[in-house]
Amino acid sequence: MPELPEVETIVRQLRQGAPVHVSSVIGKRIERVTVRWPRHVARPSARVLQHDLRGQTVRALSRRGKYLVFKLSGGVMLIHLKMSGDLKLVGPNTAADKHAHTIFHFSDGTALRFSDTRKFGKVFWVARAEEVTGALGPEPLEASFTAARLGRMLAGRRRALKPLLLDQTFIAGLGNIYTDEALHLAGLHPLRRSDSLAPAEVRALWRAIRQALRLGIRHNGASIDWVYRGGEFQHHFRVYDRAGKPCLTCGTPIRRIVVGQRGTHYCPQCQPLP
DNA sequence: AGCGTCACCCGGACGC
DNA sequence: TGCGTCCGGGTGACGC
Repeated sequence: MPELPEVETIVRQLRQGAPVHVSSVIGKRIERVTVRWPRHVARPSARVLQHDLRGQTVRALSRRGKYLVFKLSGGVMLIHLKMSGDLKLVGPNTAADKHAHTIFHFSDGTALRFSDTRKFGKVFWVARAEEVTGALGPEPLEASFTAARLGRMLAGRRRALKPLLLDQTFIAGLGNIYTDEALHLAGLHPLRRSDSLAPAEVRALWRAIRQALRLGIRHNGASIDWVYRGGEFQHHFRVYDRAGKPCLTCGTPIRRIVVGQRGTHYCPQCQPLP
């Protein structure tokens, strides 16, 4: 399930041309687009996307929350990988991938494959990125996301921390893994109410969110389930997917509860509920 | 308006 | 082998 660090890793690899990729995606010209599963295109439609993207050049690639933002010569294409999506830049003679539902063929013979086992992912083709990302909350790794700002944001809401941090309009990019990891780093219970945090706890949470995300990026994201991207962060989980195993800080067995229909992992000793 | 809950979209994994 | 169930990101519907 690609979250901010996984999406950031993919963006960097596609942009820079990492070892696994032949070259950077920047500057490539789209010759045609294959859409094997039309519902992959959220808007405007698979047909229009295929028509409009023909001949366009990739000018830039960035990330906003969990969205990849491709700036093309005549508009913006955004991709959300949701749970099982992956993007791979492949050479001309690469073996077929039965889950590659949308494929961007470039004029140099390479192709960008949007592989998506569960078909939850989405492609957007719009004039301005904000049409898709407009409602997203702040980028947690940007300088403008300060502890003071987080404090004001938390104080203005009356919600349990876990569902609030997962809310993309509150902060962009956190998913289940990094939310659980951040709350453990901060020593805060997932059910703590957002407006109940002391200033020191706000600072701890702010630091923990950024630390968890940066750690994930440093390890090239986490490789779990069916999607493998070469990331190693799964070996550094403190609580996520570790129910029953000892807390790395105190040895207490990690507990798993369900909060807002999401599996939630925490240490009852390090993250007490007052 | 804010919040919680639920259904939905999917298919792989897992338990029986 | 073949069921049924679980899981999850984001959205939208609904009720409080």
